[in-house]
Formats: sequence, structure tokens, C-alpha cells
Amino acid sequence: MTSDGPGLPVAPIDDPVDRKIVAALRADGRGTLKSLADVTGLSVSAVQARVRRLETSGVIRGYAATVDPEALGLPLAALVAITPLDPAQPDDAPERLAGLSEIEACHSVAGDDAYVLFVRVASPTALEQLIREIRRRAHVTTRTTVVLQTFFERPAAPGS
Amino acid sequence: MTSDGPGLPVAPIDDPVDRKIVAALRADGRGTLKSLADVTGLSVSAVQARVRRLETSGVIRGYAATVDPEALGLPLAALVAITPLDPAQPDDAPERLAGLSEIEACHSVAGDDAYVLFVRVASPTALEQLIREIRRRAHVTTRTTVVLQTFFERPAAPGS
DNA sequence: CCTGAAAACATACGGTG
DNA sequence: CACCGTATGTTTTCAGG
Repeated sequence: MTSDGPGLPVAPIDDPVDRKIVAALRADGRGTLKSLADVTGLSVSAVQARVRRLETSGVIRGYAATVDPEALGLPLAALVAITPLDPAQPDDAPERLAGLSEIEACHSVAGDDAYVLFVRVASPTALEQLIREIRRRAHVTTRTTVVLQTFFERPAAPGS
Repeated sequence: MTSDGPGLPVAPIDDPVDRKIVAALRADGRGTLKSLADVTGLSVSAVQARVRRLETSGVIRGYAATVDPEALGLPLAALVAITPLDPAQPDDAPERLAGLSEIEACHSVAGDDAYVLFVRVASPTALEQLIREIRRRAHVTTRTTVVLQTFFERPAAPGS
């Protein structure tokens, strides 16, 4: 999962204990309730209740193992900026592209283009095929920027 | 964790059981060894040994809770393309920028710019300050594309 | 929010093919 | 070497206060 877009409205976390819990679970998604209890000074069951509330309220969307993209056979990443061919037409590009599993993210943006996608593929050939498929499905032109190297890529990480 | 760049070389996973395990842990990072044992048909201890091997070999880099960016107080995202002011100078932009926690990802790219950053901030004002700081630290010009809406953003998700 | 007991789980180990 | 089964400690869960 971990989808975004039109979801529930989620207000910023104000409670400092909840912030600690969220920070700890972002650093280690498999951290035990006991470890969270130690960090927060609360009992295990109090922490459990808070974690559940954070999960059901949508603050915590889920948990995922972070996997090396090369191990997944997807060593090539790229940014694909797309622009509708016909600006008059209804713009449902995100829905049309959601089915392409190579697309990791789809952002609508301000500026020259309508959307920017972040994609991962197995090879240059696969990138070409993906770009063709994007153009075909969403009726867009594309401008692709190949990622040569990723220096870092982290789960966001705020001050506290 | 979840850093990238010059790390250990990680070959693609060829074992189908390992692929099942990795897929399951990407879908649910808190999935129990028992659930993985059920999925794979292996015993719990066999699965445990495999998971450990995947972790220590660098295939699985870690586990993280996926958190709503708005809940973190970072509702504004942007792509920042940067170009060195002096191409003759040694280019250590990634190191100089790594300390800025608002920068979620730093990719070196082919094309007009040297790097593209993905950043998250609290407000337009914070974005301006961040851009100033990026320019100052890395001696670069910047071209910023504001993200208006994120339609989806998922942990990659390969075919199987 | 806490305690406490029961169930589920993770871990380590000895044994098998 | 990869796997299994069992024993032990830990964690999760859920009742009740």
C-alpha cells in the first residue's frame, strides 16, 4: 500500500509522545512495543493503544521492508515529466498510469509539465518500453531524466 | 537508515522463495516469521535463517513505518534541480547537502542539471529558506518544481 | 493510563536428509 | 547446507481496574 492522493485529512501530530513513537517506528519499523514503551516511558499496553490509533487514523500508513532496488532487478531509475497532448481533454493520467508497477511515484507539479513520475526499470530497453506505454495510456508527451546515481534516499526524517 | 549510493554490490535475487519473502516484507514490514512460513511453505526457522541472510547481505536494508507527510508537518514537497556554479570545482554537493534533513533524496542525473533533490518542507517560507541553504552549501543554482499533489507513492512493487 | 495472565511469537539448539 | 521440530524466553493481546 502506501498510496497517497485524495486520502483522509491527517492533521500534524501535536502530542510529543506520539511523535516519539512515530520517529522510532520510522527508524525501525519492526521495533517492539516494549522498545517503544522504554523510549516513551509508557507501559506496553498504553503504547499499543497509541500505535493502533496512529495506524487507524492514517498517520502510520503501513510498514515496509526497504529493499535494495538492484536486488529487485530494477537498477535503472528515471524521472519522467509528462504533458497532456490535448489540454482540452479530461486529465485522468494518474488513474491511467496507476496500473504500471514500474511507476513508483506520480506527482502533479507546478511548472512546464503536468506530472512528474519516478520510475524504476530493469534496463534501458525496459525504460523505452515503459515510456511508450506511458505515452500510449495517458496521451501525453514525455521528457525523461535518467538517474545516474542515487546518493541518498531516506524515509524523510524530520527534526524530532 | 535506508541510505544508498556507494554501498555493497547486491546481485538480483534469483531464488523464488527469497523473492516471496522479500515481497511479503515489502507489503508488510511487520509480518511475522510465521506468516512468512505460511506463504513460503517453509518452517519458521528456515524462514528466519533466510530473512537474516537477506538482512545481512544488504538485500533488505531495514524496516520503516510509512508515515503521512502532513502528519509530520511537512505538507509541501518539491523537486529541486541543481547545477554547480563553477563546473571546474570539485563536485561534492551530495556530501554538503546530506546534513539537510528536509532533503529526502539526492540523485545525480543525466541531462541539463547535475542533481535532482526531492525535498519536503513545512511551508513555502521553509522552502525558500531551504533553497537558499542548498545554494549556499553546495555553490549551485537551483530550479525548483513544486509538487501540487501526490497521486501515489509506493515502495516500488515489482511483478512478483 | 496501568497491571497481569494467556496466547502468539521469536530465538536457539539438536537432529535429519 | 538447508531444512525441521521442539524448548525457552520474549512479545503481543486483552481483560479488568
